[in-house]
Amino acid sequence: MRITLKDIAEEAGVSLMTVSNVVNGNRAKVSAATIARVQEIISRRGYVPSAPARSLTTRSSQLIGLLVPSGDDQSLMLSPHNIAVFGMLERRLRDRGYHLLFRGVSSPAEVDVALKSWNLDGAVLLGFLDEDVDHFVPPAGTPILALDSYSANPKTTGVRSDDFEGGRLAAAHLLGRGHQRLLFAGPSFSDIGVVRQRFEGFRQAHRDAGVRWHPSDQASVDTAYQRGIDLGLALHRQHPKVTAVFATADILAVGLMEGLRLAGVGVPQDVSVVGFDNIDIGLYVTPKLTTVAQDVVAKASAAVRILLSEIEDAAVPGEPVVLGVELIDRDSVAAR
Amino acid sequence: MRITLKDIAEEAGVSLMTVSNVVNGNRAKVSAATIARVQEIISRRGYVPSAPARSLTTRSSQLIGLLVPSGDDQSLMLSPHNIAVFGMLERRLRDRGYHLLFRGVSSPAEVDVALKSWNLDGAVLLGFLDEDVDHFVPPAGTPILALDSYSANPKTTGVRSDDFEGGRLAAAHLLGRGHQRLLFAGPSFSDIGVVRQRFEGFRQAHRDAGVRWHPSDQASVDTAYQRGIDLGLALHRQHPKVTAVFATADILAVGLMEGLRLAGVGVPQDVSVVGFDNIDIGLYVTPKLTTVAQDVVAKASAAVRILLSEIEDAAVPGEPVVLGVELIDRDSVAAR
DNA sequence: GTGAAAGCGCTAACAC
DNA sequence: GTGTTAGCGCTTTCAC
Repeated sequence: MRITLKDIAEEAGVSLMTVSNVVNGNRAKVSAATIARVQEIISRRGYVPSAPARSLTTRSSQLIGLLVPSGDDQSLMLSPHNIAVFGMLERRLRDRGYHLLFRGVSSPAEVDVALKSWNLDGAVLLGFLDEDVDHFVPPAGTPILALDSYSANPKTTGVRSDDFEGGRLAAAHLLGRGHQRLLFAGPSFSDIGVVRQRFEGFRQAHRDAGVRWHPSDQASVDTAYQRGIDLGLALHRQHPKVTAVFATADILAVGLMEGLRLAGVGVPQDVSVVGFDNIDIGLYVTPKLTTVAQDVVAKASAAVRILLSEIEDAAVPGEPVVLGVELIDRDSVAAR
Repeated sequence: MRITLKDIAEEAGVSLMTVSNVVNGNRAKVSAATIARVQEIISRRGYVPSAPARSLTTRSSQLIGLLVPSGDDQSLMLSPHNIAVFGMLERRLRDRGYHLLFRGVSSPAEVDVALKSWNLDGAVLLGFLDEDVDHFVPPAGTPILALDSYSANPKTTGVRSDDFEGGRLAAAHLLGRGHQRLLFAGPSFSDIGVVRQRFEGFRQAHRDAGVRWHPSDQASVDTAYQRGIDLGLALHRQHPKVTAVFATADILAVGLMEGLRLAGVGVPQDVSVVGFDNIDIGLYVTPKLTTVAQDVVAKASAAVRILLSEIEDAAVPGEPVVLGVELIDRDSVAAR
């Protein structure tokens, strides 16, 4: 049987409200002696307030939803970078007294249900397509934060890295090392703003350097290790003039390097590679991957800060927050 | 304002209970016509039952806690293997209508609070030391499942891989390839049953093969990439006779290979390496890592099956479930 | 400082 | 088939 406020009140010989005030730190309303006595009983009996009951009366839950897309068969669609962000998010939220409800969603309707049923105080969208975010209609009063989204949905606030600058940095680095034909490898970006922005930055670097980019120097590949291998195997045949590749994700870049190796193409002697994200794996491969780093800690911190200010201070969704990126120069790029 | 049963009942001109029965699929108690009418209103108004309110009356929450240890400064202590397990767990639980409350805990007291406050129907412990699990006293009636634990805590049910067999498999493979001096590399196992079991299996293989194992052929290193590098760098000096290493985790093995490379030691020509877990990264490194595979899907599935049977069928905590392991023969082991 | 009453949204247990 | 009553554990409001 669960221990309730009433149990404590009875044992202490005070009213229910007095105990409630002690629990909630309304010290001004209770005498010091009572506080001490009640607190002793509480800790001795191991009383813990019922969150559902609290949630019912206060209309808030101290619960934040972390929503990630989930395909039908696959388990979850979390990239290594997003996993890192997830860990930091939990940490920060916990510091602020919130709990995290983790939920994979396979249809927009599920999002609505999750949000409403648990009375979530807010939610973070991690890994959704811009289009999905666009169609998102949160229950009024529930702040939603979309990570890495370029959706213009006014109901959500965005937090993302400076993808344009990241793309520019990657290409500028390669161009600066004397490469003239760079391949852009990433998902087709009709529906992914993140990728499109990286591409635009990539183009910008070419313009800045006065180097022409050939539209054929582009490969549409999903962000997956195996797709990288496939591309690496076929690179020389399909793109003989290319001497460097910018992959929009480290995991793709790492697969690419393996594919190139299997094809007998040396990295970085024959082909240079730059990735994006700065995930751990980039450090574990040979050669170590040169990449554009996203700041995981900053991303999670900003997300929590903004979300909680919308929750606690009733701030309204505002301009997206854009985080800086940085080129990490390791061993997968050679001068030409 | 939240839409409630009452709102639906009023609009439909029926009582609250009728709506409740419709929502809960008590079709026998409501006429078909009423069901249809009520259901139409529900979906039109977007009604979603309040989980906290439900939880309050039914004393169950459809919530499962996923508890992971969390150090003070670090974000989370989730190994790559555990991340994979986590993803599968969420998937399986969702299929069964449960939600996952994810929580990092830095002290045993926090566990108790998390369990009680949210009325969790059950919890999964992921990544805790046996000792922590030993001291674990769940609220009566809340089933707890400990993953990868050798704790004898009768309040918890264990699900783990056959670590002994895994250790045996790894050593037998190496011994079978002609190696005579194998190094056991892993955390000091005074407090980690998983590691101790792998070690015992490792010893057994030596006995089976009639090869003597030298107590000096052992390195106490934490399960981390950087520790692997350190070991690889020092291996030849500290253990000159060793020609093969069994690392108790892939991430350690991968770091070790990098350290060996930096030290100019060839893998597998000079030193062979076998890991444990079969995480993705092992496939991304050169040479590809030979390892003992744990079955992530089976682990998550067994965990959910057992936990839910304890919850829904009031089954009692029973014998630990032990999952099979398998040696994946890739490129990091050479014959000698 | 302390307490009594009402109600959050829902379901269990009974009437009708 | 449908409705009524009571109560889950808590906080809010207002009285003492």
